[in-house]
Amino acid sequence: MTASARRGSANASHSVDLVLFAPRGGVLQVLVERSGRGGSSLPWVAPKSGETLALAARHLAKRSAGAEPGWIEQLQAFGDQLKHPASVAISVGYVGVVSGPAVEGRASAGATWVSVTHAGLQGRQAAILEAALDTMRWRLDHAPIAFKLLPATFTLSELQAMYELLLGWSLHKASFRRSLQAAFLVEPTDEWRSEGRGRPAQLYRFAPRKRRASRRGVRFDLLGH
Amino acid sequence: MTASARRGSANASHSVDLVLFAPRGGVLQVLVERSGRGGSSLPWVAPKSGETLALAARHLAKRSAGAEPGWIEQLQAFGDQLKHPASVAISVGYVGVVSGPAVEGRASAGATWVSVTHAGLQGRQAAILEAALDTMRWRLDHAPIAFKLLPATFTLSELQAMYELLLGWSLHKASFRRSLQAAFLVEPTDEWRSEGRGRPAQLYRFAPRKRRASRRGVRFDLLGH
DNA sequence: TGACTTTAGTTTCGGTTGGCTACTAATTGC
DNA sequence: GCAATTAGTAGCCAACCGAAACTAAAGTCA
Repeated sequence: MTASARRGSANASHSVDLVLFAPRGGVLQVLVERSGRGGSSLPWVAPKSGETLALAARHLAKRSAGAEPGWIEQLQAFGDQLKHPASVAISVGYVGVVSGPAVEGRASAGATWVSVTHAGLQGRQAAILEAALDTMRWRLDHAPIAFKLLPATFTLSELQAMYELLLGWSLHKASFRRSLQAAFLVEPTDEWRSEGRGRPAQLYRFAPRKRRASRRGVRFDLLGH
Repeated sequence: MTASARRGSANASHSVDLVLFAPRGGVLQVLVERSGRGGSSLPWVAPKSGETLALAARHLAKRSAGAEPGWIEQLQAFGDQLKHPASVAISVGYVGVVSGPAVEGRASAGATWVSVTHAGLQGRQAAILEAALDTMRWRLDHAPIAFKLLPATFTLSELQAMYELLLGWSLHKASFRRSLQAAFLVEPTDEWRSEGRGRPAQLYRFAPRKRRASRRGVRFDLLGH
């Protein structure tokens, strides 16, 4: 099966382009496909007629990474930068995260995990990657992305490290735990894990409890020009 | 010129659909086009080949509302709900706001301003309207949307009323002004306006000054499952 | 054994934020 | 003058948040 056949009709009107992030080796990596002459491209597909965008993106994730994404969400439609691997008018960007055994080793045929800072994308797909990073970091406050990247039970240090890896900056330990406790997001198990040297860490599980939605005021401080 | 000719090729692959909000008569209204049998639809267009999405959306806004939008932004691509006035596979949603003389009276031919709660949209366009409201309210913290809907000078009560209208709930006066002051977003003019009864209000102008971007921690309280 | 290192987890302090009540100020209407 | 109305401010208090300093439990090594 050729790549173009796998991707659907060659002259499709639009594509679904996927930015898939994974924590690998302590850094955030993104899945790219190596094309000729050292270039890279994001995995993309031309959806079959009748196939929804969301479903096409999930199938693409499964096929290119070998695992179901723990979280996936649409970004936007991109059409203002003309340069794209497919000759389509617009590309619908998706961003997702994946972890687990399937992404630990080398990626499957044609696909490679690379650092987000060295993806080597061009044109429209470079814009999609940038938007994906922004959106994923925004959504960290609103969707349990970090939790979906961890096993069912985890230590709070592991959780914090995951947030720091995704955000790209470090967090304060005491504040992190205090906020976590106040939000009733996790509950402790009675297990502890000893990881070489240092005091053993208690294991927690993700167990969010209902909270009242409070209507905040306006955050002018975020209105950066 | 017929509607379909104005909109481009009849069998286009995608459309640009616009949700345009305006403050009218103290409530938030949205611009719809009356179609047959009492139904409504959002203004939409099939972009010409080579025309960027953003430009197509701006042209559509100008044509349907008669004024440049003070703010406009892309939402997403919508393709999962099949029902749409045009037989296109996907529709790229845009949201914008507009105010001023052009929107004070009745809208131009075929278009009507209606309350957002009684838009009467169906299928895909109902989903676009819902996303537009959400996104516009989210962006209030990050883009000077409310300011773009006011004249160059305005009272702080007018500004607060605009935020309340857009948000759909009321804010606390003292907190509102305190946040505003802390953010260095406005500066007072030496003019005052007497509006019938009550103490005259000082006029302000939008004059944002640079602020340092602080790296916040994680807001777990927003992670509402 | 006992000091040192390493990692986990808590406590305390102080500054900032933000909602609330209550106040003062200036104008119109009667 | 006095009530009503709108603008604008002051002070209190609870929540939040970053930093530093602390305790706790393990391993390492002389």
